[in-house]
Amino acid sequence: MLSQKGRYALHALIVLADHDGEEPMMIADIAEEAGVPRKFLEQILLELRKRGILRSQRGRSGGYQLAKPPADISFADIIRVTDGPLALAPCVSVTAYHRCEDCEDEKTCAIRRVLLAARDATADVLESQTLAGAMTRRSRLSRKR
Amino acid sequence: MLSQKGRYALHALIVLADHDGEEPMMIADIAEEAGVPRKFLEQILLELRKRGILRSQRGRSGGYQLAKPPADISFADIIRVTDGPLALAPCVSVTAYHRCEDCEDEKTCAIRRVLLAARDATADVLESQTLAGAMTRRSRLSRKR
DNA sequence: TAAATCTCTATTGACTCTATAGAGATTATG
DNA sequence: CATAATCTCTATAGAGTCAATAGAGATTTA
Repeated sequence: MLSQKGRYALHALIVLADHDGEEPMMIADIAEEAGVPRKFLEQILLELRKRGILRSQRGRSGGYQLAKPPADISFADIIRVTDGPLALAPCVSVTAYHRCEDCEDEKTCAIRRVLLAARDATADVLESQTLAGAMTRRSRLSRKR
Repeated sequence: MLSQKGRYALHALIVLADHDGEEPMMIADIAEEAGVPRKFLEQILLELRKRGILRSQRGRSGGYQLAKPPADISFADIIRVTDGPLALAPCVSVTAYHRCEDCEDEKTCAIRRVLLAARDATADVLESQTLAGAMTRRSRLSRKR
């Protein structure tokens, strides 16, 4: 399961994708539109910025924007920031690989083979789905405002 | 990521699959072979039994056995016991479905569509991979003893 | 009856998750 | 240049979860 933080991040980024190309959007407004507690959202956006997904502008009339086109931000990118690796074990993680301490032989490990297949299947989906894709497929009626 | 409990469960069940058809195996021996702390393993096995994956025998010469043929126990079955639903959100879970409180329309939710595809991809892999499959593909050399 | 084994519940310490708070840094604007 | 608006950063708190251990209870076999 995704954490609450992960769900909030997805909602917030979809709001920001909706406003792509416009002026930077204030945290308070994003929080309002995405339905996320404001102070919690601050931390989430900060992290997303540090990981290169968002860009921010400080001071008056500041705010947040996507750092890249919506088509270049995948669900996998987002979830990795908020919830860590997609993989079910470190030994099959691409972004946070490390060997299991007690593993005798990765090549023949019965568990690893299955978890690797699971990771690949999950990553195939989440890396191919982007904010742009999410928006084009969304019905106008379901959008707020 | 799987919990430690989940990894322990997988190791223990592979040990039990190795001994399928034999006498019940004592917790202490499973713990030894699987490399799991004994008292922690007790709790894990108890849960797996309550969920119908294991069968136990009490008293002297008691122990644990698989409750079903190894080919009928999937990785998904095991992981659902130890780590909960495979899905990334309740609204796309088959085993623990519930609607998101703030969801306006599931049919058009941009996030849900993607998470549903991810769940299906993951479940396809984990439901098709069983203890039997894990064993036949394992090299003899990698087995303990 | 005794020994061996599983069963159940409680407890503990460390950690994580969610959320809030507030002081600090930066910027636009009058 | 002073002020207000905004993001930035770190700390904190409470609840919950995770990993592990402990020990008394129930059951079975011999």
